[in-house]
Amino acid sequence: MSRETPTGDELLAMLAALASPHRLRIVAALAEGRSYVSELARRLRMNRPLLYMHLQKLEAAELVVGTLETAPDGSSVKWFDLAPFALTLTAQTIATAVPTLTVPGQKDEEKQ
Amino acid sequence: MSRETPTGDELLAMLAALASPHRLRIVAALAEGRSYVSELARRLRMNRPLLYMHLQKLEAAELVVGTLETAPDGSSVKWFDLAPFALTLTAQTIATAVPTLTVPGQKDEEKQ
DNA sequence: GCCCCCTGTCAGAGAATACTGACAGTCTGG
DNA sequence: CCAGACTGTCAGTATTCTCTGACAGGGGGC
Repeated sequence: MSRETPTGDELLAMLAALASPHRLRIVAALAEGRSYVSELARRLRMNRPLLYMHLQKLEAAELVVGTLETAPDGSSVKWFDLAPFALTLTAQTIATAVPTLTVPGQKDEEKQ
Repeated sequence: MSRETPTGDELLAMLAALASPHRLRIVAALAEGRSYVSELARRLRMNRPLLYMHLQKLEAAELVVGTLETAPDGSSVKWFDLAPFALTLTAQTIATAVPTLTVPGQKDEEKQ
């Protein structure tokens, strides 16, 4: 997954996922070790469904990985780990990624 | 300006500024050379006031620099250049920046 | 049975953003 | 004077995102 050049859409997804104080805080919290939804919600003092939503966005951008683990006793907990990521943001990397951005209303007739 | 560790707020501002397909495209366009609002609007085929707004966000995040130049003949054009920037995004850099995030309703009593 | 911990999902309110057309103003050149 | 370049700003709408409380469910232990 450590491709040298992310596609425009991947880049955008990562940026959008990180462009939120809550989600930055979540990443920072997970940098100290894995955690699960309810525990994190208590630690960061935020509404659990809200945290849940943010975690899903981070997961969609592949910045965190969630694993629902069912313990031998049957109780299940969803652990979240940070995904290893390293993104270098420069005019260069952006210029490289942009051409691969998919535009919503774009087919092929675009400039015709 | 190439501080090793941006503050949480700066980091967030840059991320928020880049987390938009339009603004990524703008950065990519400016990577090929300076331009001015009207010309860029034609090139990127977007509404000028809209582009104007996006440019302001990029400028606020210090990713582009705008200079209103009044030519010797009196006509003025606002040129936009890319600001040199290099941002490395890892769990580490984020974890370092997060503690300096300012929270809207935060004074000092926070955890008391 | 009851209480506690966990996950997952929803509808709806509220707030923030994106986007548009239109207008005001300045300067040039025919 | 008029047409053509610009820049800058606005009000209003459309759309998207954030956030909340509430609910349904699973399981453990007393």
